[in-house]
Amino acid sequence: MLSPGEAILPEIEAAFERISRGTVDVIQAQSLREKLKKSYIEKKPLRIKVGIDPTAPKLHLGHLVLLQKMRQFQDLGHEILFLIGDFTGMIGDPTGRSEARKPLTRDLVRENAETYKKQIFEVLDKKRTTIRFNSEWMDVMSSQEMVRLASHYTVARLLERDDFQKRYAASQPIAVHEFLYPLIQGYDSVALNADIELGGTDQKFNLLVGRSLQKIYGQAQQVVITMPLLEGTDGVRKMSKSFGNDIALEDPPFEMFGKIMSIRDELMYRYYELLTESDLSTLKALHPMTAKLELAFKLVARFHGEDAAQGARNRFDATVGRKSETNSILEIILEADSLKLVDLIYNQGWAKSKSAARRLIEQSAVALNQFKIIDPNYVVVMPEAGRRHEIKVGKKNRYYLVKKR
RNA sequence: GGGGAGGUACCCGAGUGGACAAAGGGAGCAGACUGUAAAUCUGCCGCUUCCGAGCUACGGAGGUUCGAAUCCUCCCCUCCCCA
Repeated sequence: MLSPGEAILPEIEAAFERISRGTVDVIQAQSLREKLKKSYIEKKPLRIKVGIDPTAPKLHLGHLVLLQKMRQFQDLGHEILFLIGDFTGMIGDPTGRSEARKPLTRDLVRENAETYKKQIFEVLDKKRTTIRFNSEWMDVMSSQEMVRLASHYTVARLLERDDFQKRYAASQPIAVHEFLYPLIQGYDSVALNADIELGGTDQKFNLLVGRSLQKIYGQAQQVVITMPLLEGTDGVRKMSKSFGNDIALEDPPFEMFGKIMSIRDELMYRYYELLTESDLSTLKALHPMTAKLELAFKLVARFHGEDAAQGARNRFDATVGRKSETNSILEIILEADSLKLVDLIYNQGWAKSKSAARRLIEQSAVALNQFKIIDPNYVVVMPEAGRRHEIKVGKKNRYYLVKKR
């Protein structure tokens, strides 16, 4: 006869497997199993801490990696503590490449928090999410306590942190307050009495500080789970708005669809692994293009609904695909009788300067009614009533031009 | 307090008086090709332009010079070493 513990083992193992998908570190794996088991037996949800800094309120697919994992925890019945680092945000996060970060005001932080809420609940379950701010406990911490906190860690250990190490070796500045950052973030785990902390691999050090501090403050140590940093559309650097390689959750359908279609094939499987729960081996059997179209559809549908995803798909085919379905091309209505092609391209925002527009023309990127125009001085004469021009500029812009009546 | 090294375009990074709107790489854009806006190859990649040219730009402000990213002065910022 099985003991109660053994009977639930397969379920625990299934949960463990699901949580492990895509992770880089699970420290300690055994401890995670035990926490899952204990939670199951006692019917007490685990407290999952996820810290986020309040500077970049526009979430993108890189953030979705974490959100997705949080959602999995919630589906398994656990509670997410969504910690907005408003106090630490006012210090400025040292992990960022540029140390110079403008301090955020309280109002701005609250405002950003609202923006977050709107976006995260597209993925997270409201009932199992608690939003917290670390100013709750940091604002009231005395200097004495702060110093005591600092005494629990040594400079040598702080210098173990990868980016501190690199910067130190490369003779780059490290400000003293940056050393405080990991300590405070670690202390957040103590304040929240977290069972598990989830973060990107760049946060690993900070998350481990949390573990150490919990031990010092006499708490059970949290399990640290790190997720990879998702590469952006360039496939090279991590996804970040400042690199311009991001796909925002709030990107309009067509844009999101197109951006996903532009990623490298290998990267697509990574997106699948980290952003969906689809089975990877069946995907690899598909034609890459089919798989990518499915991914794009899936993600757009998730944030905009299936209809919007279908619309984006149609427009993608019309713009890029060969078998163009002309009915999904948008019309642009203009008042002028004629205008310079360069001005048209610039005014419509297809090129960010007239020089760029001119270059596009010279590089034969522009076609009017299927004919390439390579004369940069070309003047477009608008069509008469009931007719329209088809204009294509580069790969991404294809429209009909109609004269306003 | 003293000595030394630096700050170059979206990023990294060459350039030390003219051929520099500034090598090279990455990112971005376009064309060809294709299996998609993948991959690969090629081209473009500050702004304006009546296509002659003009304007803006190598941390900031001045100066030397026919001519400065390059030389000088002051200032700001960073790093290292010594005290």
